[in-house]
Amino acid sequence: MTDAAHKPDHAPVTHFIRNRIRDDVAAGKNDGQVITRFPPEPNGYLHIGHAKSICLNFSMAQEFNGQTNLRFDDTNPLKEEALFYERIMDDVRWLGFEWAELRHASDYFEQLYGFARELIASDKAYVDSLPAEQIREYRGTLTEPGRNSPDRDRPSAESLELFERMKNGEFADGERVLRAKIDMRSGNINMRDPVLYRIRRAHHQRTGDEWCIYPMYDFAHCVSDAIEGITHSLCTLEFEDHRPLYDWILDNISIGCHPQQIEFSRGNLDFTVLSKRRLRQLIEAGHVADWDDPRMPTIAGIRRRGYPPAAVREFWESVGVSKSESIIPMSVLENAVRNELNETAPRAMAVLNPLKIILTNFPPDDTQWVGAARHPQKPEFGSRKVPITRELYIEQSDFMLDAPKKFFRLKPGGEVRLRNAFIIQCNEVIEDATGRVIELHCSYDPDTISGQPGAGRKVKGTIHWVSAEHGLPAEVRLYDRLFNVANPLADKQREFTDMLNAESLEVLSDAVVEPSLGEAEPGDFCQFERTGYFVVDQDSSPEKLVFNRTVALRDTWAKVAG
RNA sequence: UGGGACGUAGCCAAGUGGUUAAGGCACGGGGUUUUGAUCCCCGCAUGCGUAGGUUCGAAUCCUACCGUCCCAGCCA
Repeated sequence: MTDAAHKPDHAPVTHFIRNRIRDDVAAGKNDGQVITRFPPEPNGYLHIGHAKSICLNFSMAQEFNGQTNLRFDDTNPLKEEALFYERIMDDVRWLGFEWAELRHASDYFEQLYGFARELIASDKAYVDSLPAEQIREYRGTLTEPGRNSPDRDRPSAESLELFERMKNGEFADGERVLRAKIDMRSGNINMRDPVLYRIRRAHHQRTGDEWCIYPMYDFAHCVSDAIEGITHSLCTLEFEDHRPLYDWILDNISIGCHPQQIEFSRGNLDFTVLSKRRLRQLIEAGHVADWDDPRMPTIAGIRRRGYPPAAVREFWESVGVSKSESIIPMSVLENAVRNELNETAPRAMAVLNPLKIILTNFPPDDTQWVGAARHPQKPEFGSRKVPITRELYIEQSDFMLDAPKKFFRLKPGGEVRLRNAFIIQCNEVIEDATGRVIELHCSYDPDTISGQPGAGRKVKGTIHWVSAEHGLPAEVRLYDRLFNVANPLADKQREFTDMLNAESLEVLSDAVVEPSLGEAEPGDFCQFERTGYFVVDQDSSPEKLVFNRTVALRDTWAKVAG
């Protein structure tokens, strides 16, 4: 075939970061090397927004034969927990990426301390005795310049000694701070003598009680990048104001490397929230079960929901990277999930809300096994045999007493094809005392099954079914959007939790699935034909099957029918 | 007159002075189909926040204005 056959159906997406890196490589900058890093703080689970950064950092390095480090930004022991390191590594691997080196900002505490001393020695930093509240006052406001701290002109020898005493634990938490000496009148507040080190007697997850002073992000991050020889330090827009400080620090210490910080906009999704703090709130208030609740936009959540990692990667790639703030419709993500699953999910039949039908002309104790392809367009998926018997279940929504003209499914007197089997006709409707339809009596046409002369006969509709005798009971969990409004944070007057969708989880306990699913194990996925994509939940067992709906199939009929 | 950024279709987004402004999602129409799925065709901005200006020629350059976002943690 020609090359054209292998090209994606859309033009290759380019973006300013890809272009920038391509130009740097072409110009021989950094010897043509590309080294990136993904720098999470171990203070919570990663979410779909972090996945954008992960995909960007790893794919940029991959594309240019470079490498990516995973670096934990663990400079604040008060907020970080040991368990998150493992979870984060797990999530990154699940997304399909492997880091070149595993690092921690805490690996560099000793070096960071040395560079801080260097700044002090060259009179570029000083130890300040002002209490936190005073520092805030001296900082000024957005529109008024700040004022110099009385300690600003402290001789560097004295600051050096004070800094060492800070490190040795001679001061209480908050009593002293190390500050860069830059410009208290700067329009950029980050440049108004930012704090570089603070005293914190907290047990660090990795360094224990070795240190009682910890570097701030602004100091630790750029230096860590430089130590690792990062070439392109990709981060989100809110750090744009920090770039002058990033550059200032690296320009004022003797480190032979100056990575380029490049900012891009976060990727937001509608009908959810993406912030560790708010996600934590949802858990603590009991609105969701945990970080890995399938409704959560966490990596752990979407993983349990059944979103394939390839779909997440494709999603972010297709969305692109830019500097404009955006909210992407959840449907775009779901579409990427469907695209992927359509290719990879074997098909099966399952009835979510059963309605019993009896094939009155089918022998009472007989079982016929019909062949069914596991994928309609991919013979390599193979096939399985599905048992069909006199009593079957079909979907309640596939029958209507007073059907509109365009309803192609089963109705009194109407015909419909049973998927993978024959055509049936509805002869009699059985209702209970309240008028509810509880059973259908139908007749089948044995001549219309695949292989028989009448197989080609066309009827308007095809519905799925499961043998009442052979079907397996299952619990099916349907998930819907977490919030009722596209942007739960838009209304500043209301708490975002007021806008939760009370029906985000629906548990169907009477579902019945075809027997070939009996062996399914947690993580196995398939398409329930005509219904959606499903994954076996971790709560599932051979005794009690549990499926999560990953995403429903596109449903044009639902749109027409309202 | 605090600083930094961003405004291209309903939602993303390419494009950085030169024929008819990529692509995806959404939407509308048609075809195939034993999933109302998938797949395939077709349509979808005389317009690039607004107003001026420069130029033979502007989404791209200049000026002014409007709108949105971020920053006053010893958080990251």
